[in-house]
Amino acid sequence: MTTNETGTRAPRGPYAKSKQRRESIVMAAHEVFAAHGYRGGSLQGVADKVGMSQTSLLHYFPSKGDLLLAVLNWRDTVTGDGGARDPRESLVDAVVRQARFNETVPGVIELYTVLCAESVTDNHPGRDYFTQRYEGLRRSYLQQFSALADAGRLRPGVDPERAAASLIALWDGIQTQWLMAPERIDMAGALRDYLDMVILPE
Amino acid sequence: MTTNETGTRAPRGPYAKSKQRRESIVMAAHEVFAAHGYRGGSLQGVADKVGMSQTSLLHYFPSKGDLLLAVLNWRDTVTGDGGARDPRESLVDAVVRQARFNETVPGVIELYTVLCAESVTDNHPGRDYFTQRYEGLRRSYLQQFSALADAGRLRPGVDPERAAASLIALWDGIQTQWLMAPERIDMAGALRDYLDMVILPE
DNA sequence: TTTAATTTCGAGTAACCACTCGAACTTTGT
DNA sequence: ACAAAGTTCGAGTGGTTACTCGAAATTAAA
Repeated sequence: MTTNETGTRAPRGPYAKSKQRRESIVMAAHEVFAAHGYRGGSLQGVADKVGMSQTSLLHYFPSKGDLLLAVLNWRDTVTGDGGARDPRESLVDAVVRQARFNETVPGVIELYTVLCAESVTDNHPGRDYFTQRYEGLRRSYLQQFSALADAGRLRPGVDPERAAASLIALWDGIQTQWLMAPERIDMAGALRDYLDMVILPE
Repeated sequence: MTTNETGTRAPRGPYAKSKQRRESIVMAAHEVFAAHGYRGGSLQGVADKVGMSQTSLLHYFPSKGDLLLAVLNWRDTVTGDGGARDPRESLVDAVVRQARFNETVPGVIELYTVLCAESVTDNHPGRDYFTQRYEGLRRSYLQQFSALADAGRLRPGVDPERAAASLIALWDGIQTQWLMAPERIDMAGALRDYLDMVILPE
C-alpha cells in the first residue's frame, strides 16, 4: 500500500482493458482520418466505429488533435519507413519491399497522403509531426546515398542531398497518383526505375 | 428587342460588374482554400474577404462545390501546366521555368497540394477534376518522352509511360516538401536533375 | 467489503456549417 | 419613367462540430 505525503491514496493507473480500448480507438480513427481527412473526420464517426459514446472517447484522448497524433505515432511503430531491416538488404530492395507492402495494407497510403497535405494548412495539429518526419527521412536517405557515393556507386553529378529529397518526393507523388488510378500506376516500378538510374550497379 | 414565343421578355444576362465580382470571389476563394483546404475553408470566410454577405456569394456560386470547381478551372486558365509555350523550348527548360514561376505566385502550390490530396477523400467535389488532370498530364508528358525516345534521346531502359508518371510524382512531392521547408528544398533543381538523368544530351 | 479511482455516458453548450427564403434595392433595356 | 431582371442581404433552418459537466456504473487495491 502506498500513500503520499497528503495522506491521500496514490492513483491506481488505467484498468486492464484500457490499453486495448485505446488501441481500438486509434485503429478506428486511422480508418476515419484516412477516409475523410482530419477536418472531414469526426469524433462521432470514430466513436461509432468503436461502438462507444463520443464522450467516452474523449476520456481517452482529451482532444481531436491528441487523437490524430496518437494515430500518427501508432502508425510509425507498426509499419516501416522504407529502411532496410536486414543490413545486407540493398536500398532499392528495401524501398521496393516497403512500397509493395504499403499497397497491401488498406488506409496506410490514404492516411499519409491526405494528412500530410492537410497538415500544411493553418494550425494543423499534425504539422510538426510531418515536418519532423520529412527531416528525419531526408537525413536517413542522405546517409545512405552518401555511403553509396563513397563507394563510387552514385551516378556522377547526383547530389546525395537532392537525391534524398527527390526519392521521398517521387514516393509521395506516385502514391497520390496510385490512389486515383491504382491499376494504372506501378509504385514499386517507378521507385525501382529511379533508384536503378541513380545507383550504379556494383 | 427580343421576345420569345410566350410573349415574355428574354432574360437580360448578368450586369456589367458581375464578371469582376465573380472573379474577385474566385480569387478570395483561392486564398481561403489554399490556406485552409476545401473542408477547412468556409463560405463566410470567402465572403468576408470579398466584403460581401455569404448570401450574396451564393447568388454567384450556388454551392461550395461549384465555387471550388470555379477556382480550379480559373487556375488552369491563368497559370500554365509545365508545357512548352515555345515549340523550340526543351522539356527540361519548360518544366524548370514553370517550377520557378510557381514559387513566385503565393498560394498556387498550397492550393494544388492541399486540394489534390483532399480530393481522394469521400465524395470530394474536386475528385473528377484531379483525376482528369492527372490523366491529361500523363498523356502530355508521355507524348514528349515518346518523341524523345524516337529521337534516341531517352536513356536506355527508361519507359516513357513510367517516366511521365514519375516526373509528375516528383514534381508534386517536391512541392509538398517545399511547402514545409522552402529554404531547404530546391524544386527546380530536383526536377532538372531528374530530367537530365532521363534525357540524354543532344 | 470497503473505498477510491477509473470508465462510461446522457445531456447540454456554444459555435459554426452550407444553404434557403423572401423582401428590398439596383441596374438596364425600352 | 417604367418594369423586368439582376443583385444584395437579414433572418432563419436544420444540422454538425468539438468539447464540458455531473453523475452513474465498473473495476480493483487494500
